[in-house]
Amino acid sequence: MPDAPQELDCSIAATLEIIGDRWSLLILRDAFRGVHRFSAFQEDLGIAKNLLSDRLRRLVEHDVLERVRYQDRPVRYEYRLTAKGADLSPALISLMRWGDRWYAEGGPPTVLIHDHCGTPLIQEVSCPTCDEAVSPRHIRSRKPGVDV
Amino acid sequence: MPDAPQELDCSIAATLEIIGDRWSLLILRDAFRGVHRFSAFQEDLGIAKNLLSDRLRRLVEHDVLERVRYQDRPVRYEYRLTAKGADLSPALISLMRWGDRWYAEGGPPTVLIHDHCGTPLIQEVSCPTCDEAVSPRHIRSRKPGVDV
DNA sequence: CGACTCGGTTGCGCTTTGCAACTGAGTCGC
DNA sequence: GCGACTCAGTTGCAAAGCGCAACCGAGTCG
Repeated sequence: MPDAPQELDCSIAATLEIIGDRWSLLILRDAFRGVHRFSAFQEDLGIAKNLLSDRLRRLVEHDVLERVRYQDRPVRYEYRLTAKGADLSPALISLMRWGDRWYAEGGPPTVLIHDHCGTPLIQEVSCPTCDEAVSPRHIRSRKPGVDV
Repeated sequence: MPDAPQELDCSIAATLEIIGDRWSLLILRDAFRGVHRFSAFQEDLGIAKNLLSDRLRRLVEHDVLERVRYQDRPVRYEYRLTAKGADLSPALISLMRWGDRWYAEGGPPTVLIHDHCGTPLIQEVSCPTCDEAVSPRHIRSRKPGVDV
């Protein structure tokens, strides 16, 4: 895997250069769930320790996780989401929703709810002008500066 | 890579078993952009032909793409998104948005617009009860059947 | 008939992954 | 103060996956 996103004209490719391997997104999913320590990631995911070590280092280098000292004697560190890492939550939600829709039998394994009212949440693409949800068939893409 | 999503209590893991390798999401991104033929994928992505062949076969097996005959003499096939594949668009949009936010200098390389009015679109998590967008800090998750 | 196109497959070396064993700093029980 | 234990890793090695290049097969074009 390359070390950093190159000059790419595609943000999807740039993103995948950082979290587009078999483990990184699962590590981040665990971090969202409240898993923070090396041994906890390792036990929960069943990932090899050397790979976990490598992936955590990568994610810290790219400022997606931060390594935080949580104990002094002995010195021990844990891994917590940065703002940049937390900003991946829509991506994880999207992937979860797709799995829910196409693979979960008998309802999704996990439901996201609004902490204020307990309502199950929905994720959608919406148009601020028309003030409505937009289905994929009505989405076009455009390169800025290029008229279509 | 395993062949099919196992019985997992996590839809993210289930999803990643299908599209969680280095190339699949890039292939699908291209498919959304209108790339459909083997040689076009190969040229656009720079992927090795044997891997492209393997990934396309996998995606067809999992009903994310379908193999469509587009010519009879000689018989040739192309690859098009199924409904299931098209339903990955929110995930690709989320990943794109993250790359835009954290890696694009001078604005995102690509903007999504509403085909009716040309307005740039936004993706958000919203609460149908409160009728408002919900920020990640106000999202809780819950396992169905488990009271929290 | 030979060159070309498209959609692959095959073979081979190199990198990445996965497993297991080991390390090192420090704590706990006795 | 000695052995067992915890946590966070590192190291070594075999196996799997990846990337490149060469080749194949069906059909078209000149």
